[in-house]
Amino acid sequence: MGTTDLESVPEPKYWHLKTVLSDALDTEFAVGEILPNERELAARFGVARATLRQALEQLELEGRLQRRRGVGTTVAPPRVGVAVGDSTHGWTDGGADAWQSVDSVEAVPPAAVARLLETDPDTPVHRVRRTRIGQGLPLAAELLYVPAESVPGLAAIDTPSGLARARAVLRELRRLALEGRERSVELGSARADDAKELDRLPGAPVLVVTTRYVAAGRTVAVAVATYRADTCRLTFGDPHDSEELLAG
Amino acid sequence: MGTTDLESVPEPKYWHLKTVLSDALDTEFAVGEILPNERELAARFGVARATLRQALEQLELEGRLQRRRGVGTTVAPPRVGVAVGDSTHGWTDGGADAWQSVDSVEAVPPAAVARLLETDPDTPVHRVRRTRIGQGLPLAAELLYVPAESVPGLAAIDTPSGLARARAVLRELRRLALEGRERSVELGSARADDAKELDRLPGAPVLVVTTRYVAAGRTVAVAVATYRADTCRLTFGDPHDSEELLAG
DNA sequence: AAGTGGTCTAGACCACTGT
DNA sequence: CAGTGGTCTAGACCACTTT
Repeated sequence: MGTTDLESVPEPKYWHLKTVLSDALDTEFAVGEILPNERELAARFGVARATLRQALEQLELEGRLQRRRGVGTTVAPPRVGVAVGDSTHGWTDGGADAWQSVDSVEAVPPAAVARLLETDPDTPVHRVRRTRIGQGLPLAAELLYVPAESVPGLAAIDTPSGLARARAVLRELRRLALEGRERSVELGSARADDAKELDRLPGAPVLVVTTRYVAAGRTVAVAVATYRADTCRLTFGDPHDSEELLAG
Repeated sequence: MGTTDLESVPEPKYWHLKTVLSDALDTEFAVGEILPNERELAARFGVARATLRQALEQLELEGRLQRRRGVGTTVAPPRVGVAVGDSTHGWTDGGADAWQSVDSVEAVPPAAVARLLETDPDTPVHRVRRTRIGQGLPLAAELLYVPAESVPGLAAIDTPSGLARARAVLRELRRLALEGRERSVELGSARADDAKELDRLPGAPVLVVTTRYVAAGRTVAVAVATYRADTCRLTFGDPHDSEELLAG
């Protein structure tokens, strides 16, 4: 006796560190408070900075921390509940849902999108860029792909691109009677352009919501929205109890 | 003239590396194929192993690669589409949906769950553990929290815990007429127990789906399901076109 | 035993933010 | 400008799987 083999399953240091920090965040820090810098924290816990960073990365992934280069690491507020599945409003822009059009161009969609649209992979379609704002911060960046056949009314409009064009595309879309939509959510990492829109570094983890809009038995549009995974909690179904009400 | 300042926005090495590897995966490798090991890849690209690993981590996060200690790095198959929003079946166990009960105990729920259940934070509730299998691999691990008031019929059953108890709880739940449910999806990292169930290391990225089941105006149960973020694409809405049909 | 990915170190320099 | 987090290196050892 005397020798305890409790160490038979040695927990990685960064994992243990994460637990310790997580508890400290609950008890000793307030939302928005700035933590000591990484070099000092590493010294305090007696680990290399890289190991400390591994723990911080996990906590940031879980939405507990927010790190900004040149500024510091702060305690993050609870994640924002963002309604995604609300079927009452479809293409609304501005207003309560806070989608904001940015611009529109004609572009060849990614192969995966072309497959959903059932269009030729090399044929350009309308591509509308939108941003979603909530609580003052950018939540999501979206690219909406619309084949020309879906919005025949556009042929009469001469704005070639830009914000006016984006609004024109959405206006035409709203005329369609939607039969339904189909959504999927997966993990991704922010492309350079989305990252800029979301005020994050490229590669930041995002929740990619792909929506297929169906009208008259056809896929009339496909939206690919990337939500900041660190700050967003996507909510589906009856939104009667979600945080959206508070933001009103 | 002569000096080009194209380097004014120097891309990080690991980011560029990720792009190169991603293209190589598309063109030079087949699903399931084993990549050269990390030390060799690093040498081949002239970077430190840590930098190479940063690129691999991103690709794994995006579901392009699968890494297993002691084995190697393989090219991952496309993500599995997993239906989550299907409201036709609720508590089904086994069968087409492939939920499989593991066991059940009485336990105090996490604070966040207690808040949803509107129960006292210190009062234990039934906790059923289930696993979801698809294409031969574990997709999700779930903890279903059920207050005793929701399943009064259980008082007459004497199995204290285990698989039999889990099935008994589900049987009682199926008697309830569900009014609706409310779901949210967010990014998390696998706790040690879930990680084991999912055949991943602790801290692996997961999609956490929290479901609140409502019957007779009350929250009768809360499920917290953690899906492997690397292999799963969660689908919502009409599942008529999802991959589930192929798996039948 | 050999080979793989996972963890950890100690240090360096860079990019960005504030003052 | 000083201070922050972000990137990168070269090396070591560990845990795990397969042979």
